[in-house]
Amino acid sequence: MSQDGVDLETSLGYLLKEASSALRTAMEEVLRPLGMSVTHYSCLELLAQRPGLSNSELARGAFVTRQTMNVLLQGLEREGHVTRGEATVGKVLPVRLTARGRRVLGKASAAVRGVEVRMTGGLSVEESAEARRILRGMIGALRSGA
Amino acid sequence: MSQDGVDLETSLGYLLKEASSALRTAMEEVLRPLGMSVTHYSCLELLAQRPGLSNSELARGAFVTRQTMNVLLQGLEREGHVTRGEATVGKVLPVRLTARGRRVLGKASAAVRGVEVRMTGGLSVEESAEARRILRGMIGALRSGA
DNA sequence: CTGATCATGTCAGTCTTCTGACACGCACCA
DNA sequence: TGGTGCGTGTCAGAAGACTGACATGATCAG
Repeated sequence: MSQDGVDLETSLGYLLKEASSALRTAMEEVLRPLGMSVTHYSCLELLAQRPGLSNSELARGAFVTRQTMNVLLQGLEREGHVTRGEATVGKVLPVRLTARGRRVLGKASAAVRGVEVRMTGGLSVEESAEARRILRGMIGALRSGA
Repeated sequence: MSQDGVDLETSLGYLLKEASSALRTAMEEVLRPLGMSVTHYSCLELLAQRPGLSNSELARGAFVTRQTMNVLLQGLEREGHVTRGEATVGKVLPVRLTARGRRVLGKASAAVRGVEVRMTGGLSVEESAEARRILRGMIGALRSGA
C-alpha cells in the first residue's frame, strides 16, 4: 500500500496541508469577530510592512491571483481602508493604508499574533529556527522544479 | 513596526502558508495533465488508504466541508471512479474506489510522490523526523485552543 | 419509553477565487 | 526606428468552496 503511494500518516506534504488548514481555521476564528477575513488581513498586513506595494505585488505576497487581489482592493478602497495613488511608472498603482485601515489592522494584527504565539508556544528557540530553515528549504526545492 | 505586528520575514505562520501554497501549485502542475485537481486526488488517495470512508469522514480528511465533498463525490461517481454502497448503520454511506478509480489514482499518486520527493529531497532522515514532530506539535497547539 | 442531543447526507443560494481575454506601458534588441 | 517580449491593471464568465437549512437515524439521560 505505502510502497508506491503516499502514506498519509507519514507524509510531510499531508502534514503541511493539515498544519496550514489548522492555522487558517484558527485565524478565521479570531478575525471573524473583527469582521475581517484572512485574505483581507493578509493584504492589510502586507501594506503595513511594505507601503506602496502594487496590486500584482500584493497578490504574490498573499498567494492569490492579481485578479482576486484586485476585487479585494476595490472592496477595501470602498470601505476606506486603503488608497490607490497615481501611477508613477507604467500602469503600476501604489497602494497605501489609510488611518482607518491602520486602525482596524491594529486589532487584527494583535489577534493573529496571539494565534501564532499559541502555535509556536511549545517550541524552543532552536526548534523555531530549525523549522524556519526546513520550511525555506522545502519552498526553494518546490519552486526550483517549476 | 515589527514589535507588535507579525514580521513576514520571520513569521512561521507566513512561512507555513508559503510552503503550503508552493506545494499546492506544484501538485496542480503535475495533476493537470492527468485531468485531476488536488481535491480530486486527495479524495481518491484517502479512499485507497482507508476504504469505506463516509462522505463526512472524507471531508475531514481533505479539509473541506461535507457539502463540498458531497458534490465532489457525485462527480466521481458519475465518472465511475467511486461507488457508494448501502447504509449499514444510520445514514452513513461507505464509499469505495472502482477498478477505474484505482487506475487513474495510480498515475496521480506516482506524480504526487515525485513532488513530495522533490520537496523533501534535501532533508536528512533526522530533519524529516524533526519536521514531522514540530508540525504535529503546531497542529495540536492550534486545535487545543479552539 | 420518551425527549434531547448529535452526526450524517443532501438541497439551495451565495461568496470567493480562478481562468480567459484585452489594452496599455516599459525595456530590450536588431 | 520599429518590433518583440514581458509585466501590469482590469473586465467578464466559470468553477470551486462555503454557509444555511432540513429531514433522518443513532445515542444517551431521565
